[in-house]
Amino acid sequence: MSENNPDSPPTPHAATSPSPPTEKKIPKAVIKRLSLYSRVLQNLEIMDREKVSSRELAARLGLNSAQVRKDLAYFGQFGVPGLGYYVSDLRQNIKRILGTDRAIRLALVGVGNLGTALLSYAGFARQGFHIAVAFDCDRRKIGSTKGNVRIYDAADLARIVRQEEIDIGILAVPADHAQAVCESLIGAGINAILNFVPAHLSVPDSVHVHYVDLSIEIESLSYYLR
Amino acid sequence: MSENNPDSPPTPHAATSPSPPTEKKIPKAVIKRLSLYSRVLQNLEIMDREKVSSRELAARLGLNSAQVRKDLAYFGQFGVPGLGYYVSDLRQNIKRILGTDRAIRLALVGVGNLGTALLSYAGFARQGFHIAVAFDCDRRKIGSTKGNVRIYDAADLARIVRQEEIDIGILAVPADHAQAVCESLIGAGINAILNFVPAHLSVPDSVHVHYVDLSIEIESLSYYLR
DNA sequence: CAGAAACCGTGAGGAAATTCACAATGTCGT
DNA sequence: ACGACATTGTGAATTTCCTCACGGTTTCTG
Repeated sequence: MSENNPDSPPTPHAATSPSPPTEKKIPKAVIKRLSLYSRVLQNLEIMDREKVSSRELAARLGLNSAQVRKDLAYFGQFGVPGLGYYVSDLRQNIKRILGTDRAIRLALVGVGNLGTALLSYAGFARQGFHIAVAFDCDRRKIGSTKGNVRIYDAADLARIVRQEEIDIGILAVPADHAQAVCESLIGAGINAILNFVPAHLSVPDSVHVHYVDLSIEIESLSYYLR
Repeated sequence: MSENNPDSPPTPHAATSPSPPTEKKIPKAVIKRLSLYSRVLQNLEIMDREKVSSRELAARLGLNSAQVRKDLAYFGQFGVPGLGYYVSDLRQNIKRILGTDRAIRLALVGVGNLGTALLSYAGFARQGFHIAVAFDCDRRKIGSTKGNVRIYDAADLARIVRQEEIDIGILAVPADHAQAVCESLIGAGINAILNFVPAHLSVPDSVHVHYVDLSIEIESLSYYLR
């Protein structure tokens, strides 16, 4: 389980694996920023900029330049002292590191309001992501297409997800179905999930979940209204 | 500026305010979790649970129970040793702390795909948030309503935002308009913004921006596909 | 070609956040 | 009323993340 539960005794099987001695561990925050760098570099490429310094990169993202350099240094030496980074070269390297140098195949589960918006969200295509299939359990939607994406019966999820070689599942179902659908996805071999449902998901350690929770964002902003 | 830019010399005016000596500083992450607690408590209330322990609260969110206790302890003593927390009481306290014990008024700027979805997103209403007005600069949309929300000309933003006593602005415009619209909002007195645009916003320190960036989430998930 | 300038990579230090661990405090059954 | 038990609140330890500061390398300028 990914539950961080030191309150109860450690689960026997996972307890004795102190840490995969696979080199040095890379902070999650670094990975998120790699994505940011990638997009800034994309913009710079469009502007025909050949090179960029860690300082400028940092300024464009509101970060510290040392952090930019350190982040990149986790993965190799991409810069040229006295000059900076070559925009295209760095961007390609980052895409390779992130694994976005090939098309990522997404499956959307839950074609309600939010799901529908995601099907036609231009931002995905621009970054090379592609919602390959969608699922719902509403008879009226099954079989139709929205934004060029076919909607299948959620009952066939496992089969189709395997068949279509889906990489990442997007969860946009009602809250009381979230855990069950999540388990279906995992059962179908998915180990990366983007969850729009305002509910915590219990998943094995091997599965990565990113949460996007709109109400939380509003609610926590509300705190800062003086 | 909120820019964390120690590369260039500190800006004169803001430089000499070391830290508002307003008691102890509360980590941003704590505020986000308060929101999570609030929602779990809402669910527990619906289940007619009278009390709950930090341990259960933690388990329901995949957190450590000490963290739950410490988070709450920032704001007072809400628990009863040996017993736990009273669900309704704690929830009310958290809502008061977050400022969500009154209706929060939102303005949406940019009624495209994503914006439209937000207008009819059920999750907002459920948590007591209300999109009061929307803005766009497309002639065909101005004057119409979507999901019971009237769409105004973005040119009238400042006037209407003040008139409607908007608390928080939601940004869902094309990337190249984001900074300008953001400045309009700030000019209209807004100091909390939820930004769905994949672009960094430069704002004064007094303004809080939360970023929701869907492509980043996908891209960084992609890294973890082994 | 030499000196100045720009900039990267990184060890050391610091800050922030999380977790541990336990004393203090309350409940509950008998 | 008392002892066993559950659970909070919190200082201390730990972990994670960020920033500083500087040596070293390359480019640029005259």
